[in-house]
Amino acid sequence: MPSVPSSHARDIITAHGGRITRARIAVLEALHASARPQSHDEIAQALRAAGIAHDRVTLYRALDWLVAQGIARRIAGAQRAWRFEAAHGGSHRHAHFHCDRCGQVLCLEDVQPEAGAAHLPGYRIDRAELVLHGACPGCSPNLPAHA
Amino acid sequence: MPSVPSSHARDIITAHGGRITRARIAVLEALHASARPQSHDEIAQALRAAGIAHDRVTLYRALDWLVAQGIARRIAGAQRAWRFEAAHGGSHRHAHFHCDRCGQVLCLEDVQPEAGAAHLPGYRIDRAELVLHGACPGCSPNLPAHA
DNA sequence: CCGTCCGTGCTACACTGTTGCAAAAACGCT
DNA sequence: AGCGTTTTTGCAACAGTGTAGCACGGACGG
Repeated sequence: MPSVPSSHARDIITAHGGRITRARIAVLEALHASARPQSHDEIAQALRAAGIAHDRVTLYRALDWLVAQGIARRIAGAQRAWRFEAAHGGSHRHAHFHCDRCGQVLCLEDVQPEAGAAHLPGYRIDRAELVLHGACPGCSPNLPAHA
Repeated sequence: MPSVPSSHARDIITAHGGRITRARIAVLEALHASARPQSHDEIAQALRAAGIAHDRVTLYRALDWLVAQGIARRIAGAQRAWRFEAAHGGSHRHAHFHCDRCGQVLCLEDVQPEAGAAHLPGYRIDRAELVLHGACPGCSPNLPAHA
């Protein structure tokens, strides 16, 4: 039961002057339905589970389009794979948490990276990306000393 | 003129109980000779330029070993490729700057990521990674509006 | 309904990194 | 120095992620 009905997804796509396609609707719903940033592969699995089978490349391109439109955001994830999240409010920047064990990524809505600390002459700083690494509750209990 | 002679590289390797091999010495010198974190490919080019040709895999393994020993540090870079830097002092954490245009990475020695801001019950936070994105002086002047 | 254009799907490719195994190098010992 | 043991190396093959080119199909507008 996604909090965003598919009609809303259509509205968003239309508002950006894009064509309404199954791929974009499905991807956008998948992003909205999840609180955590999703990897490309996770989205593909979600689509398969929903009975919507799309090509890998189509998924990449749908995501690219969503990011280009500012509808979704692309953040660096573990395993040198991108992760994608819906850009709810707009330019609400927040930090992320990476579990080094299960690879899960979590949004830390209340933590904002500080970009003002650095003063680099000649450099232009557009944004700051803060990633906290550690272990999530599911992985924390059964931790060896330092594996 | 590297500030670290090869004899020093040998000392470091020996101190960690490793065998002295051309690959390790060359990689360690390449890391020490550069102020910025180097990608695997850049190190390979440096070795080729120095007349030392090694297999790609050998380079990966030498870097893995250096990281495992704490001699080098592995940081996330652009283009989903790792970058490596010499771990000078030990556990001196610092932020990094990524130029989104030329892909160059720079160490910001005087900027330290703040890990204490987040309070996550059940989560264990090991380290914080702060990456500033923007444009370096070489890319800054000729910037289009928002390309 | 029909033409146009964008999006899709397929194949093939590039790049980054890893695994297995035999040959070679480094080391310790005599 | 010579020898045997252990670690590294080099090679080939593979896995995962992402991209390029091109023909077909669906979406949109008349």
